[in-house]
Amino acid sequence: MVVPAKPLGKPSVDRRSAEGDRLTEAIELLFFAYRDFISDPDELLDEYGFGRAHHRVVHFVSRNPGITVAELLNILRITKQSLARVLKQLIERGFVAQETGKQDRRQRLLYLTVSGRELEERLAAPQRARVAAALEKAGPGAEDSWRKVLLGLVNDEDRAEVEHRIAKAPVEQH
Amino acid sequence: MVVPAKPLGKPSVDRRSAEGDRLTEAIELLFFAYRDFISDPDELLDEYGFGRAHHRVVHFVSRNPGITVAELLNILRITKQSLARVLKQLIERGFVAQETGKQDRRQRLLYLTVSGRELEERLAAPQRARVAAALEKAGPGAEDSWRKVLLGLVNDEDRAEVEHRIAKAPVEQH
DNA sequence: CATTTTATGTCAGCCATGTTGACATATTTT
DNA sequence: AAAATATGTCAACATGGCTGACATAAAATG
Repeated sequence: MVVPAKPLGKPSVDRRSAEGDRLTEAIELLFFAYRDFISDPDELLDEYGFGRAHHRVVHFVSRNPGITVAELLNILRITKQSLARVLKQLIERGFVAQETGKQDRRQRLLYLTVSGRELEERLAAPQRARVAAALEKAGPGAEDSWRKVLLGLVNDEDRAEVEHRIAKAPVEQH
Repeated sequence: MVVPAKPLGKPSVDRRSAEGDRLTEAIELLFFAYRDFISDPDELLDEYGFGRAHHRVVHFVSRNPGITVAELLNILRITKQSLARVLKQLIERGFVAQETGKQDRRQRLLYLTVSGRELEERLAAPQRARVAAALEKAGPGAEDSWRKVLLGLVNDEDRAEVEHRIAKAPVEQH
């Protein structure tokens, strides 16, 4: 019985190879990590009657004070209507404030109020602690690898923009 | 004016420190990476009229042929009803097959059919390619760090189980 | 200055997928 | 024989995606 020779060259991305299996495992790990990573804020959001969508808005407004609605839409990749729904609630309940743009008065610049900043802090704290613990356990160099890999997962077209948003992204290797 | 001395000791996880900011960035990167990582299969799922919930079921049944409904519920952390809905569709449309357990005839063991394996392969291929590219770009050692950090993000109570599911998890350091 | 484009808001309605709680059936365990 | 377990199912509800249409104000353009 003739066993076909395994072709040489670039390692395959096929799961029938050991290489592919390792990738499948790496993918599966991302599922489990994300599942638990998200669980911390979820409980807290419940207390406020908010959901993950609110969390995302609060996070990005916190990170980009004065962000416009259009920019937020581009980050979240959801529709105007989906954003409007949660944004309206956050504004009504006093977590987010709007200001008319100075140069362009059509724009609504978004900011967190004091309550908004407090909410953001409460949401972020457990996630920061979780990530800090995971990075420390993974040893030195893990943070840099982590950043590089995550940045590499982003769509090519969007990478420059994401790098810009993330101030301290690792230097790209050529 | 007296500026309070910064307390020494463990690096803070507070974002007002540089340490906290780096963590916030690392967290934000996870959002962007996950956003794009999920986008590949989403398009394909649309063609089948399926959603992400179907994808998860197909993935875990593929990785664990003969898995029981109870095990699947424990992995996905959703309710019986939520699972039943998508599982029913996958079975009706011939992507998943059920078998009565041999030892325990109450159990329904789940398997992918030939079509199911084909669907799984089509869904997984772009994600494997994306992860492979990201890991390669991040350089040697990135894969091990990646696994360690992700595993570290998992809830303490669940880590052993996840390690067991992921065959080649990195060795824990003491 | 008149027109067009842009940024935003809003309405109505649909769909996927999460939730709860109750209950039924078959099978295994005690 | 009774209790516990694995699964399936029903009704009902909430969140947060989506589409498409339309309105307003302000800016940009010819």
